[in-house]
Amino acid sequence: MREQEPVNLIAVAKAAGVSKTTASDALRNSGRVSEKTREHVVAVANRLGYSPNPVARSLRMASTGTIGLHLPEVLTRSEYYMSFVFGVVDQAARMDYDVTLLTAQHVPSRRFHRVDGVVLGDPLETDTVVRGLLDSSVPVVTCERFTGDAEPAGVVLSDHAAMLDELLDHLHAQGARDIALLASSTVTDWGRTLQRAYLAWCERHRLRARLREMAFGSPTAVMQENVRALLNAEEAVDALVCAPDGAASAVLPVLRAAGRSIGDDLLLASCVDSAALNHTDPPITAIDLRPREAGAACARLLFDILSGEAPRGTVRAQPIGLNERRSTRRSR
Amino acid sequence: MREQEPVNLIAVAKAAGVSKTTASDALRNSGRVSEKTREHVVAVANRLGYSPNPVARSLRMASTGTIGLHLPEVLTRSEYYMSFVFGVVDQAARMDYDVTLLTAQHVPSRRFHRVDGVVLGDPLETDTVVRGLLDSSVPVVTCERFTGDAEPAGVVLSDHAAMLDELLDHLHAQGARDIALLASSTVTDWGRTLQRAYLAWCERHRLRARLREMAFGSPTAVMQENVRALLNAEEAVDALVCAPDGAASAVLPVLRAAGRSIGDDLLLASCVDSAALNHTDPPITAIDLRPREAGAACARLLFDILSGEAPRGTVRAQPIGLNERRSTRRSR
DNA sequence: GTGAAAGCGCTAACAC
DNA sequence: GTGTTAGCGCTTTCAC
Repeated sequence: MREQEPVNLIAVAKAAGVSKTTASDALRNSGRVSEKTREHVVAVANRLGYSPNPVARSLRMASTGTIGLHLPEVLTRSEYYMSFVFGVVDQAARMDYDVTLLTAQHVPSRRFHRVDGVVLGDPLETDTVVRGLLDSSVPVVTCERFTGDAEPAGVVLSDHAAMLDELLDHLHAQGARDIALLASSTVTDWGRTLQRAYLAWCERHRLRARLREMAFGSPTAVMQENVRALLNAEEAVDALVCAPDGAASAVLPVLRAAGRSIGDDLLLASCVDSAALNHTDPPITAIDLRPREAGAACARLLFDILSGEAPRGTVRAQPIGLNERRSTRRSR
Repeated sequence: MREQEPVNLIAVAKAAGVSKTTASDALRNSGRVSEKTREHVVAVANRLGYSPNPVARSLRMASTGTIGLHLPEVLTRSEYYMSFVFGVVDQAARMDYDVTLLTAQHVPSRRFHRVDGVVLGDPLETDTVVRGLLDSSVPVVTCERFTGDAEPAGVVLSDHAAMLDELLDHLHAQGARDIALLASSTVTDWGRTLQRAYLAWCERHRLRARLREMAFGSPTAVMQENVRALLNAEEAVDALVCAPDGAASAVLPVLRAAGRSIGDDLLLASCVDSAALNHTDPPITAIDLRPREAGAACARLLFDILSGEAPRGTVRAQPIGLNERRSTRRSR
């Protein structure tokens, strides 16, 4: 049985009767070779089933053509992150880049990745992978601020405080006077910002704050238990804002069981929109974080930093929206 | 201003007063160098801030340490695929592999990726990326069969026909006699299998089949319109099985508007489970596709093929389950 | 318009 | 126990 000869550039060059250089230039359309030889080389390459080795190319060009993406481990099934991922991937594809998912290293030896830069979605202060990446030499862009003491090369920010104010104002205008917040923990910049904005808003309006904090990525059972406890302790609550992704729809059964009528004697809103909130009964008002756009913005900023178009330390704003639905429209 | 000297292996070796080889062996703990020199080299490397170049290593070792993952473009925000992705990523991390997301090439030139193998989730016959990958030389593992005429190196399969039978039997046992299927298109093996199993089941039970097919990844508005039309045309329908991910919860408002009471005069079930189905009113019965396990199984099979432990052409079964909820439990 | 040679940073075979 | 050498497959000077 014959040894399988690898089809690399040399094999193509040899078979086409040209040099490595010419073969390379022909296959890459460098505009250096004559049209005739180019066609010939391409034909030979096809016949041999040649495919270029991207790793060798990467080594030579000192660029991997790949960026890394890291997300919090705990929240792997939210629609928000899925959209965010595809926002990054889509933008990267436009720049002819691949995207590699970076997770916790189960194998401690593997600390270096084949990436030109990294996007961090909601970097947790407590995440060791985040720390390692920020301490490494590759440029890092974060979506939301890193609450620790490292400086990423770029940051994409949304004004969550302003948007929460808008939501609270809306609830207030609908007559709500006892607005509770089912909060996300302060390990993310987002969770922290929401808590602060809520407390500040309550103080400005001289309304009592009713805040219950939950760990990032808490299971639905925990969310439900928190709301149950909240309703027991605070009977006067007439509006509930849920920060964690998925919490608003998860607590619906609890609210119903407590005899509350959504949009009627209890207004309900979510800080993270998702398709499901459109189809609950009633549909639930939510802040639209536009994750796909946010992901794309992060990738764009990273490429701008890699190409030198944007300086290190650049911070860019990313708009978000509010989707008002029936859950906060008082029916009477 | 001084040129920034790159800190590569040579720099470390020079600074430590040893050869490239010794430096390499010391840093990789090959057990070749004396403990004393190893410590010395490591110390020097740390001082210099050395980090190994994974691309060079990949080239030398003829392995990228990365596998590719491709999913249907149209369905980028489903919980199913998100879990699937993390199943793959998690398993890959255990093997010290990275995972790169492969999407449609916006840039046509980029056809070759830095991966040792590829996992294809629900390969669409019409997807050009799928075709390209299957025609390439890298080993491919698919989740569900590819309905075209290419042979992947490995396949992970679940018995969707048997599970749908179980679901239909369950509905039948609850008294349903006019069961409609909101079907997914036949571009995926999964969608095709469900349609066939449904039609066969209806025929076996001498019940009339009421099947409405929708394109893969149809927006919720289309799902809703289909169900509206279905209810108008077929008043006798007393059970509805929704194949597309997200359809069951999306059509809830339509069913309510039509005056149907779920679990009472209309049983409702989904072929794809998700967290949201637990929180609807009533909770909706669904087939649990165990996407995370499926993703992990695909990655495992790919690694077994790459390492030669599994032969090309291996097909592995992946169990799925049925989560019965109130939407199919007749209350009276 | 084309070719020869250098070298990206690393690991493995073969000395000594 | 350590050094020397030869590549992995490619792109890029530089020469003709």
